[in-house]
Amino acid sequence: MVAIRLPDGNELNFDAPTTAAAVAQGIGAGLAKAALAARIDGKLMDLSAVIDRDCELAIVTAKDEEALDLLRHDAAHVMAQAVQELYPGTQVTIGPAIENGFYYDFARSEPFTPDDLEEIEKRMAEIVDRDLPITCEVWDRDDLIGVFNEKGESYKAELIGDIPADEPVTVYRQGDWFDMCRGPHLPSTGKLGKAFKLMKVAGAYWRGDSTKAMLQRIYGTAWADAKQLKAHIEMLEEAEKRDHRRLGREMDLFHFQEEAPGAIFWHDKGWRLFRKLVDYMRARQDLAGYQEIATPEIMDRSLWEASGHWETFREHMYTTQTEDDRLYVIKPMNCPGGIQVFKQGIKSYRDLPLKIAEFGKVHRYEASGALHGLMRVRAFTQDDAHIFCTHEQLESECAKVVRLILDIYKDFGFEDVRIKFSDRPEKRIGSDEVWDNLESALKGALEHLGYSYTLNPGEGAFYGPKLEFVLRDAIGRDWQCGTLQVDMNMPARLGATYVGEDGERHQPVMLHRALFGSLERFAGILIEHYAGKFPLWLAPVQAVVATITNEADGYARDVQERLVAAGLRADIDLRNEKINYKVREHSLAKVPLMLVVGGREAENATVAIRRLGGKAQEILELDQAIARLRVEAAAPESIR
RNA sequence: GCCGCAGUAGCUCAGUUGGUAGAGCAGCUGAUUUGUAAUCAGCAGGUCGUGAGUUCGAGUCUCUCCUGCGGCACCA
Repeated sequence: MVAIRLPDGNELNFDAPTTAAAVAQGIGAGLAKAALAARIDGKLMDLSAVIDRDCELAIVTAKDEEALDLLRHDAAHVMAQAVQELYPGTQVTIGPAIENGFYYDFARSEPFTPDDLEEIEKRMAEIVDRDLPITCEVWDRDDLIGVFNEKGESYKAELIGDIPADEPVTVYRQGDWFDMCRGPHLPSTGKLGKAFKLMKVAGAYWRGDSTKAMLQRIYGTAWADAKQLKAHIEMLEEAEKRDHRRLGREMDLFHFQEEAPGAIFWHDKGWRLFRKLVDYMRARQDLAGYQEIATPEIMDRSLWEASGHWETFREHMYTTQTEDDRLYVIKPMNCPGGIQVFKQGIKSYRDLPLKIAEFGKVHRYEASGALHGLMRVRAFTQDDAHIFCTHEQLESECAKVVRLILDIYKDFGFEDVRIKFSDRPEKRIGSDEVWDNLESALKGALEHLGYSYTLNPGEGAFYGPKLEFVLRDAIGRDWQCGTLQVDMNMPARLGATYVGEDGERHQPVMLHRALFGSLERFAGILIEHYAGKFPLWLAPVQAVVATITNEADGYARDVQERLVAAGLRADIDLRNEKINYKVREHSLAKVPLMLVVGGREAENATVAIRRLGGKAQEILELDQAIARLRVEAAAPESIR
């Protein structure tokens, strides 16, 4: 007797074990046709899975969110089958569903070309048309290893070894093609549909290990229907238009050139944005009780040996040798400098917590392949700070930083910030007790504030756990921005102490934190986030005064002067061009405000305001306009 | 760093089987004085990323290096 409860509360009873497929059939032919998988006691299973005990069952159809993952995983299998049909001798390795799609890693000596992708896509469609049933088989692991070895599938054979001994090894078969896979899968290849597209080929290391073989990864996107696929492709096209590298050129914000790979040439307009970000952060930090310092760009190698960075990151450091044979390090981080400031004079427990900030430009010789526009560079500016405090103050100081970061992101419209918590790594220093303390302080800060986070086990720094605050770019790539790290190491290595209540010297806990993280990266994210259409307070050029004929030139100059005097960043366009031309040009340049002046405005001391993206104009008296724009252009409330 | 792809005028791109570089926009000059997303005409602009090789001849073929792009690895 098997009792199956359905989501609507009904209970079905069976005398003998059954399958989800049979249950669906029993409920109705329509459901049986639409059924893709089953959720049995919360676990996603094949439709054909045998049900031999009481359970809760939900039939999964294309309408369910989770169906998409199944479908994408199937797409990966179908692609692998297509590839092996077309290119015999190609080995399959792993191929999971991922956000928006799937990939599969192949081992093949010939590279896949864009033409190959088209062929593979066609063959995938054929396999869908064949509507091959997808069936699951449980295998003996040694038998399966034998089969894979015989087929020359050494990667697959290697994978089997990693499956825990008590877990069954399952194989999914579609036609005469099969793959070792945990499943679940759709009932047949026909259910996949054709709303998929192969996107790109890329290299990927076997098992994500750079010492192992380089495989070829084919990425695809897959959706429930053609409409979703089209929407996704359109989203990517839109995202490309707001790529910060493209907007950086189009809006004359910055450039790169060969002589300085990974280093930015900021142009006037881009630098205005950068300066605005610094101004903003400085104001926030002033309000939050931080000091601000500046430390040397280059310091003797010995300091970096003492801090431990020399040993760990030597190959990523820029150095410079002087005539006197001293080797200096161009700073890759600010903490050793910050600690030198802390160490001046004797610090008392009464001085703690001491918050020392620095807008520090650092240089790191990053791997060439890592460079990416403003997001990953070799020279960047951190809005860095080091908070020296006692163990007792640790959690509340962490909480203050977390609150500050999220509050700051809100001023830029980022509400959906992901927080990652990285705990103790294998290779670490310090006792487990200290780690317990540090981790619980960090976690406690998050939990008391009610923020959710994801865990990155073992990803902490060797000296302490860390939080990372992750923002997304226009095409869904994640970039780490803010960070908060707890450090018991550096103060000890560099000899930072304070005198406690007991008159003894103690070692402070040191928090490393950056809120924007890298100003360059944050600027890049903002460019994409706003698609170049910055809010008024951030816009490099806030307004352009444009004339209709040169009869209004004199008045236009007055208007611009008044705007500038009111603190607005205003340009003027006196060129002998039609107003249509000027409107178009400044609109494309994404200037938020155009103040159009012609004979009428000059005569009446008014301006015609046109807002970016708007059609209508608004005629205002000049005084009134300036008063209003001044208010509109004000920085966020938080720093007023 | 690794795998793959790319580099032609400031930008976007064209350039047939190797025969000695072209367009649009931008720029400059002139005309036009214009009312909310491109006024017209003319001019100028490139040792085709770098270095080598093959060839009678290379933007086109081969190799080196540089830079970029897409991933992977890395990210104190």
